[in-house]
Amino acid sequence: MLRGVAAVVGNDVAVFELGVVSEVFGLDRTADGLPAFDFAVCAIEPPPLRTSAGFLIDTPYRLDRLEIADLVAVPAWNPVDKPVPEVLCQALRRAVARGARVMSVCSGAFALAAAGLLDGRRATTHWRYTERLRACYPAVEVDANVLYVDDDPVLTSAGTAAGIDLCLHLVRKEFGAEVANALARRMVVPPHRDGGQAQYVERPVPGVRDGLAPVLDWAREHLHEEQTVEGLARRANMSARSFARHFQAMVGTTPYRWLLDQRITAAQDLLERSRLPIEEVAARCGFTTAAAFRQQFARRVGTSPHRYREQFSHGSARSALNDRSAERPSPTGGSASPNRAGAR
DNA sequence: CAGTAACCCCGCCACG
DNA sequence: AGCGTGGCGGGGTTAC
Repeated sequence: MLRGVAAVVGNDVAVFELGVVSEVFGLDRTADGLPAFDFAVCAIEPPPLRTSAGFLIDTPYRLDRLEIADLVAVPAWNPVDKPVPEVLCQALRRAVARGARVMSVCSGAFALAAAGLLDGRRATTHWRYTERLRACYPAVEVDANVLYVDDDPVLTSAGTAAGIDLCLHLVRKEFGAEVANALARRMVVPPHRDGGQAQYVERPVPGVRDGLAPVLDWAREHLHEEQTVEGLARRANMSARSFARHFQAMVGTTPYRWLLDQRITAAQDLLERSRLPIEEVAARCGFTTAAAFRQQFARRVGTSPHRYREQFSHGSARSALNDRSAERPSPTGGSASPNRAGAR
């Protein structure tokens, strides 16, 4: 259940990070068939609050509002060594204790860490702060190399734009791929970037990049066929070794992992949209056996294909999503600029 | 669920 | 030297 969403802000709130959360959960898109959220920006100090950009924001909500949230988001915590008030720590711990989720964007992980919520968990933050987080909180298993970490009920994401990926991941998890894709389309962002993708993507060589993108597009359109990394490399006129290298630099993940990710995403879509038997879904998405499909699906989505379909296929949000949703615009990686992740 | 074959990936290094 | 390439080995993962 994901309905009540509370964003925690103090003075010097980072506007973009707050904006990310507000964009996903704070706008009423029910007219488009998207879910409604009960969104509240909750001030730690008495409002109005200063923002990092110099203007003021006002809000009627304070920390007591966290009590009724299904998701508490800490968009950022600047500066990272700013003391975290005990009332906030307690509120965050109580949220988790009663079954709510807690998430952070960028430096917001420091607030979660101060509350002890990251102890013994995997977590990430902006790459500029990962060393610092490790040093300040040794009990936290910091992963510097991912866009976000889902250690339900505690989720953390890397710098700013990765917050979008985490929010979409949450929406996908709660409402299914179709809703998440529709939301991504509304926001004009790539529908799905896997959490394991690297924060840092080196700037690709223009010539090589031009050669790689069409191959990715081609691969996506031929997911139902058996694909090998070797075959894709040949299509790109490269050796497997060079292909893998360029792929890593451009997309931020390895060819095979990317391929699996594409297949799973396509399968989620088919599961929601069709009544095709699991075997058929598996085949159409390029899995040679249903067993392999189930295994990969469970690993990546955390549930079985059948249960996933039960949960999402008769959803409430289909009405507005029927026409253009069959062709999805520029999915993960491909020609869409992949190197936003770590950018400040 | 276990065993094996195939495949992937990454460091290393030689080559142009 | 400086840079991209690509072959190789073995450690790891996936497929069946």
